[in-house]
Amino acid sequence: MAKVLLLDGNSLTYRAFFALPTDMATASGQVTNAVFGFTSMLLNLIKDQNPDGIVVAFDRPEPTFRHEMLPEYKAQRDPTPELLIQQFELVREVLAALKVPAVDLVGFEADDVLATIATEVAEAGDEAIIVTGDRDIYQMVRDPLIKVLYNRRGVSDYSLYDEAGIAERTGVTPDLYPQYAALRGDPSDNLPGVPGVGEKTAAKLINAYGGLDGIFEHADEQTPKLRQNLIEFEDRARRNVDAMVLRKDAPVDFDRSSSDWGVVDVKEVQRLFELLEFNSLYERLSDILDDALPTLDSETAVLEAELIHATSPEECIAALIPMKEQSQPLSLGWIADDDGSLIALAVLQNVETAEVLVIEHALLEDNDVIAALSSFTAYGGIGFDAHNAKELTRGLRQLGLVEEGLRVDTAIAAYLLDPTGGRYVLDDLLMRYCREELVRSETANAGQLDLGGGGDNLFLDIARDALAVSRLAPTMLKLIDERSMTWLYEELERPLISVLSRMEDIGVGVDVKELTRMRDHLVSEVQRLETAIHGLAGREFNVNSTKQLREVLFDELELTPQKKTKTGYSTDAASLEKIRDQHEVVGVLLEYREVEKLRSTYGQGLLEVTDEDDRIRATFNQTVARTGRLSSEDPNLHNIPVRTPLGREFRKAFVPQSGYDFLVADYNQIELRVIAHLAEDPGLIEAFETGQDIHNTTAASIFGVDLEKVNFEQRSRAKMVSYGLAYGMEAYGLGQRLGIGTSEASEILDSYFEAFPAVRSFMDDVVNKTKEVGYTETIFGRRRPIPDLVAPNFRVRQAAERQAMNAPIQGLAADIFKIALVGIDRSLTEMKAQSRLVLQVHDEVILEVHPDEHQDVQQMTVEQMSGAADLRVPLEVNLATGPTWAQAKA
DNA sequence: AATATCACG
DNA sequence: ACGTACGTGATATTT
Repeated sequence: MAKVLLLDGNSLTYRAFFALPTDMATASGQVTNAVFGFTSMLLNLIKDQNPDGIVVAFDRPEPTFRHEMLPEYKAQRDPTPELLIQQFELVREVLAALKVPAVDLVGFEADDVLATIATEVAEAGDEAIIVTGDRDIYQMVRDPLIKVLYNRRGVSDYSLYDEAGIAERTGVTPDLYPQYAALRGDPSDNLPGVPGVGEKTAAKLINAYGGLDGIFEHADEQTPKLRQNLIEFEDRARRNVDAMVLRKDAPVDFDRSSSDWGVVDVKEVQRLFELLEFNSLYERLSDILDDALPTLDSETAVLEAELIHATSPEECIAALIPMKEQSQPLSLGWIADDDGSLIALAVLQNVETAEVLVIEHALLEDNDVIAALSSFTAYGGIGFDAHNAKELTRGLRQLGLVEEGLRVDTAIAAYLLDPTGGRYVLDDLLMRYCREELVRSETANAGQLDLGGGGDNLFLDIARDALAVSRLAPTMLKLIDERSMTWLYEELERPLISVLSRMEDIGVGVDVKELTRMRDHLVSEVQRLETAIHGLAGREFNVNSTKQLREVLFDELELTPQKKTKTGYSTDAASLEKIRDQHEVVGVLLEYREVEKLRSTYGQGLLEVTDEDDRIRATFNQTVARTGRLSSEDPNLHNIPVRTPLGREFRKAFVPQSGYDFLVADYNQIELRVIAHLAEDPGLIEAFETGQDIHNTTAASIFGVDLEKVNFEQRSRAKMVSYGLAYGMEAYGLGQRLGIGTSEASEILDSYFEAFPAVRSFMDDVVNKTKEVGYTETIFGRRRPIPDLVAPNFRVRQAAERQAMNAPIQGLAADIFKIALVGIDRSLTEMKAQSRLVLQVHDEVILEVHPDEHQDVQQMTVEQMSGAADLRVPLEVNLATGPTWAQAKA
């Protein structure tokens, strides 16, 4: 007796798609979670069941036109995500390669086809096992030849049902299942049953009366409520049965023997599994087959560089000169010390032989060597590719080399291709995008650089970097082009590298005396407050310890806890604020928190990172923020206090070089303007065009009052709403922040969307579009994958929806700001100005301006910023100058 | 290494 | 019934 597996291709692919994360993708970006999951299930089934034959059926509904669809049908369920649709095609390709017949018939669903084939198989005396996640198929179970292997969830959770199994699972026998399901309805199919009849009642009724006819005959024997429902919904139940009963007359015509399993199209399997990067599945398939598959070509290739260690300037130059004739940019590897000066530079000489020239620092100071290198790094030369060019650029600049020859920075390219990655390590990128691996020395693998005598390891390693860069650069460039990100890369991110590099190098001046004075003052204030807290609390404890603070506040003083964290009651500022009245210590505690934060992070922290020349040099990260923003670390100069008077003091300690002034320019409400543009909301656009205070205008619209009558409270609420909505805020959150009830907040939110209806539809559209394609996109082409939009967990999914709403807004604002930054830098160069960029904070730039250049630089800065993008609303820029960051504020 | 808190846009 | 605003980075405490 033969055994045949009958798979519902639609159902199982669906299950796989929602069970596995959509960030499972090939290097080129094809999402493969569903096709992977399906293939994995298939291989598991083959291994576990050892079938003689396999057939997979797919749905193929009658072609319908959109206008023919009934409204209720359209509303039925979410449209199939684009990411899943693409993968159905791939599933079919996999099946073709495995020589498993895929059957679909116009007008029949997959389960009709399976029902037909199962019946035929059983009639021939063979065994059919139907594999699906669709319960409709339960009706087909017949002992002993037809069983159902039901996919409960995910890709590996199955139950095998015979007739007894179905009875146990549902309470009715398979032949009665359609009537049972008709009564109960099927929520997953959006098929309503008889109200008030669930699984238990349905089974009870069916078994008591043998079917729908019996049930309706005896309807009056039921409780009044149930009787009423049965009478009212009899038609629906009977119609449901018609929909539930599977057809067994599908005109399946294929030779049963074609389902015989065991021989695959080896070449096609190789091609496809390689393309999909199914290396592990390929292995598993090979294990299952009688004749093992040949080894995949795509087994990761291992690369090793051939080190050429230059020992003299002459040798170095002799090697470099002929390379000018190369058609491709140079591939560089590099290593620098803490000051940013190059310890060594590696230059890939020969792609074929992987020979890499390594130039040590001593040789890099030779004028002739520098001259030879300049023909690659200067504009007009053949250029170079490297990893983390911002840092390399600093080293090159120290040598007097300009840095205009950069073509590919593999780190930046990787960030644009996938900004959610986090860390961009060369070896990982090489594996991901090229399926290649580098031989690495042990010291390098351990992350410990040997700067002493054993320099060869170090040199070999940067030589390997150069090799890796040479493999990656063309691949990544092609991907960037395919995804239409060439402009974003070449005109925005790449020029920005050099801008940031120079800003990092220049740093920002600090008044160390002022900073020290503030720090000392804060230290004594902290001590005073700490003593006061101990006195009021009745004992000494570590105020910085939330654990101890919790005990004092909530156990000893018995104050009212507000909310919980993972470890206990929260002591954050919002909670403390609410219990301020309950004990005198709370107010002091809040003051302590503020002062201690300023002391530790800013007073002490900033002094610790100030260089000898009284300047702070932060690192501006270009590959960290998933939205496209920049970030700042060591120190973070993006969060210097401004909101409280005491904190704002710190901005007095930021000063320009002597004789210069600061010019501070920031965008006015850029994110709200971006929303107005993207949503194309007439009301919001008009509000910005009139040039009035946007929060007043918004408040007037929301609260239905005249512009002049808007009070402070209304303005501040409008402001909260405006910003909250860019984050996907809900009524509860707004209420929390405004200190009002959720229902009142909800009314405010409703009024907002009533006044600016296009904003809501924009938000909805963004989420839907993102669900389909899997990523958000700014109008400049910056992408951010949001895989969690299809996460099984509701909470995770909701968070993803908020990210999807926010990303295009924050992302476009970031794009515009970066365009302005590059534009300002370019203009300064063209003007041959002595003024220079020193800081940027998301929507604000700070320049040191030479006294003679105020007028020109101010004008230029405004032009560059307001002209950075052409939106449906004007981009307004605020300007201010002064001798410190604090005073250069409008 | 994880958690809580808080600084900024 | 549950959870509830996006994006960062630094500090101090606790595990």
